[in-house]
This record gives sequence, C-alpha cells and structure tokens, in this order.
Amino acid sequence: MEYTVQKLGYLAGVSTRTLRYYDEIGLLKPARINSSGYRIYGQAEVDRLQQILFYRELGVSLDGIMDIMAGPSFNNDLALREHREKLLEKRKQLDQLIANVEKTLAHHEGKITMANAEKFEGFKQQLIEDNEQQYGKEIRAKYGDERIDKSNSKLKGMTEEQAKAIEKLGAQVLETLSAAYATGDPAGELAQKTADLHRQWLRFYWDYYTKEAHAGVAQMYVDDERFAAYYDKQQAGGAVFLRDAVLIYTGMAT
Amino acid sequence: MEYTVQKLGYLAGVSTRTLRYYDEIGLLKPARINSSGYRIYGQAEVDRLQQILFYRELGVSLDGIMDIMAGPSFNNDLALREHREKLLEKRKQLDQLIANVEKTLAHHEGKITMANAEKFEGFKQQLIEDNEQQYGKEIRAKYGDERIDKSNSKLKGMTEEQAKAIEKLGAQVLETLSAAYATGDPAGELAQKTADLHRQWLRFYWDYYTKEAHAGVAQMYVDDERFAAYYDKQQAGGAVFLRDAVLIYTGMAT
DNA sequence: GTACACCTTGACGTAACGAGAATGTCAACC
DNA sequence: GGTTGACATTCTCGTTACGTCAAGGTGTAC
Repeated sequence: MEYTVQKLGYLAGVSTRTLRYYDEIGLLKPARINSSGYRIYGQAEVDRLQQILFYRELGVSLDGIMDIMAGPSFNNDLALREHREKLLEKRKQLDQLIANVEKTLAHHEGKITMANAEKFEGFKQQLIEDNEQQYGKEIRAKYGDERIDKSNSKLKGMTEEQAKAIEKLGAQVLETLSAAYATGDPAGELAQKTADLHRQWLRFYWDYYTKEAHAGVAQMYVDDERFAAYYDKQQAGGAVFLRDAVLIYTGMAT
Repeated sequence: MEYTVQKLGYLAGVSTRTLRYYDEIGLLKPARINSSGYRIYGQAEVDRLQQILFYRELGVSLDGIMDIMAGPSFNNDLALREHREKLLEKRKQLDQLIANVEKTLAHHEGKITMANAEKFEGFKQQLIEDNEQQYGKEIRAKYGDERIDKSNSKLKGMTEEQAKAIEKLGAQVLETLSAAYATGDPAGELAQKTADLHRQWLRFYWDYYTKEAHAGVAQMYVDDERFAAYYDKQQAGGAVFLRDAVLIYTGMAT
C-alpha cells in the first residue's frame, strides 16, 4: 500500500504540513518521490511514523526522537515497554492536574452558589487552608503573617464582588444597548459589543455556550413580551435591536 | 515592600526576562516605574504573580490566564471548566495510547496482526472518528454538515456510550414527536413527553438547563429554517408543534 | 476543456520566552 | 573622583513544531 501526504496524514491524524516538515528535518522521509515530485510513503514509513508519534506523545522533542531512532541501540520492543511505563506515569501526572483543576473548580462553585456566606464558611475555610498548604509556608516566610491574613480576608469577600460584577454586567448590557441603538446599526461596533456583553452575562448562567442557544434566547426576548418589555424599557424596539445584533454576532443571521 | 525585577524573579522563581515579558503583554504590570525607568513591584503584584503562576502550573496558556484574571471572577470558572475538558480529553487519548502500546507489543510478538489504521488509534480524537464512521453518514444527512461540525466539538468530551445515548435520544424525540403530532394537542401527554425527551437531549449539550433557554431554542427551531426543515421533515408543522409543546412544558406559554 | 481536488515549494506567523548586544544606573571600594 | 561589578533598560534575533496563506503545477472526472 502506498500513501500520498494526505492519505498518510489522514491515517495517522497529522497534517500534511507536519509530514512535509518531518521530511524537511529528515525525521521521516518518503519512500520515494514520483515523477511529479509527489511524496510517496510505504509500509515502512507508516510504521516509522507510528514510532515517531509515540515518542512525540511522550513529550520528546523531534530532535530527541531523531537521536533515539538513529541510535544503534534502538530496540523497538524494549523501547515500547519503557514507553508504556512512561505513559502510565504521565497519566498519573495528568490525573493529578485534573484533580487540581477540579479542586479549584469545586472551590469556585462553592463560592458561586454561596448566596449565604455562613452556610459555606467551612468550605471557604477549606479553600483558604488549601491555599495555605500550597503557598503558605513560602509566603509566610517571605512576607510575614500580616500579608497572609489580609489575603485571606480578601477571599472571604469574593462572593459579594461576584454578585456585583454580574449586576454590573447586566447594567452594562442595557447601557451599551442604549448607545448602540442610537447608532441604528446592529452590525456596528457598539451593537456587537452589546452582544458580546450579553454573551458574557449569559455565560454566567450557562456553562456551555452555543451560538444557537444565544441566538435562540435573543429571539425569545422579542417573542416573549415579558423580556421584550425589559429590553424595550429604555427605547421601543430595544429587544428587536438586541436580537438583530446577537444574530449578527453569532453568525446566525440569514 | 517593593521589588525590582530580579528580586521578584528570585522570589517567585522566574527569570527577569519572564517578568519583562509579562509586562510587555500586559499580564503583570509593575506598580510603578521609578525615575531611572526601573520596574517596581508591590504587594499586589506579588499576589497577582502568585495567581498567574498557579494557573500556569495547571497548564493554562498566558492568554487564557489573562482572560481568567481580566474579567469578573466568574469567568474564572468557565475557563477552568474548558481547561478541564481539555485535560480529560487528553487523558482519554492517553488511555487509548496505552492500550495501543500493549497491542503493538503483542503485534511485535507476532500474536496478532494490526491494521494500519489501528496503529494510530489514540493519536487522534478517536471518538469523533468513530462517531463519524458509525453515524456520520446518517447524521450528516439528517442535520447537514454545518451542524455536525458544531456538535462534534461538544462530543469531544463524551464517551462512546454517551454519544450513542444522545443519538438514541434524538431519534426518540423524532419518534414521539410524530406520535404526538398525530394527537394534535401540544399540551397532551405525548407532546409533553416529547418536550421532556427534548430536554434530556439538550442537557447533554448544556450543563445548566434553564426553562428560558429551552424555550428559546424551541422557538429557534421555528425561526431557523435549517432546524425547521429537520423537524418538519416527517410532518409539516412539526417544528411549530414541538415549540408549542416545549413552551407549555417549560411554562413559558403565555 | 475546464472545474476541482490534490500536490509542490517558499515565506511569514505563532507562544513563551532565552540569549546576547549596546547602553544606563547604583553602591562600594581605592 | 574614578573604577569595578552587579544591577537595570530596550532591541533584536533564535527557538519548536508546526499553521496558514500564496503562487503555481498535476490528476482526474464530467
């Protein structure tokens, strides 16, 4: 079986540019070049590419991969066994990273759903404790306790800031909507900024934003008089204008 | 306490070049510049740097960190969630890679034969591949390419089982919609069941469901001819009927 | 024959700095 | 007061592993 760049690329899930680059640096040369100058790869190159991608996945630089594969002591089987060990180790690290991110997320979630500060005091305390565990020693050593305590109190006050930020965003939407409406151009800069602010505001309520949903909600603002009334409050036609701006913003305008 | 580049760099374990770079891209600007043009950092900057390094540890790009730290704090959450999705995806890929290494080892021992395509499993986003291969034709036929590409990005984080479940749900929606349409009553039991199935289907794409968004999307099905065509395929007026059912289901009907 | 997907070789752009050049500043020592 | 040496500054180029055009040749199907 012979492959052109694109076929091999599709097979291995890499771009044609990548293959060209590998050829350029001498990491993976095609079996032959046909009369029109096309790169033609064979079975040996398929296998070699597989090896290369193994190492690449391990985070080895292409230079390193070249060294490894050029070396005389290159033993496929042994190398693979080592790879497996390294892969397992890497997965462990990745799990650690994920756990960290999730822990951070859990804290944030705690903060967000924390309308009632006292209820989650323990949770917050946990966050502060974790933070101290991570940085506490160094920070206290370097800056002294005073700074730490200040920073801790800042963490506790986060929820209120957040609520205010959301409120502010909502107000900004109305504000820029007014200004944008005055321009009369839903495709204009101000209108698009309004749509963007609206998106930001929405994203607080939705975890996963989609253009379709955004456009759908904008349409709903027009269709549902309760929402329409809200956006039409400052100027008649505000809801329609916002919808048009959002449709353009989301690229859903026909 | 005030710090020059080198002192802060030493404190945080980063190079002076890094600090200058962070200044350059606006990620961390010094508190002030003294008469000789030296960068002078204060406590706030030390705090901020600590935060920056925390996210950097998590593998977030500097651009991502800027987004996280620029906006109101709830943006934090979203960026991290996206980051987590990426990490999870990466781990899934790793798992496949490990399986692949083992298969390759067996292959080398002559136990089994591997198809070329198999050799690269785990290198690419396998689920999407599989999904495309298994359902691609049908789905593309049903929804059109554009919509598929959009939903693929959501599918990235899902297991094959989940993908199958979604597909099944989508089919059920159409099925019950047909039956419900025959009754002619969007408030009826069958129609409400359709709306509920539709909600379930949506929830695969949205983490946070809201009635408003659900109703908005249903309305969009009517307004956007691409979607309307899909729901009207089995019977004319299917999209409108579904919207009415959803409006009743969500209590958004006036 | 012409449309169109494929191939080619440049050449520039990217992230997150590292390295080096050319030059200015500060504090200490002789 | 002059020199030394450790700091600081800006500027520019180099790095990795490609992505992304651009300009043009090739293969094939209608």
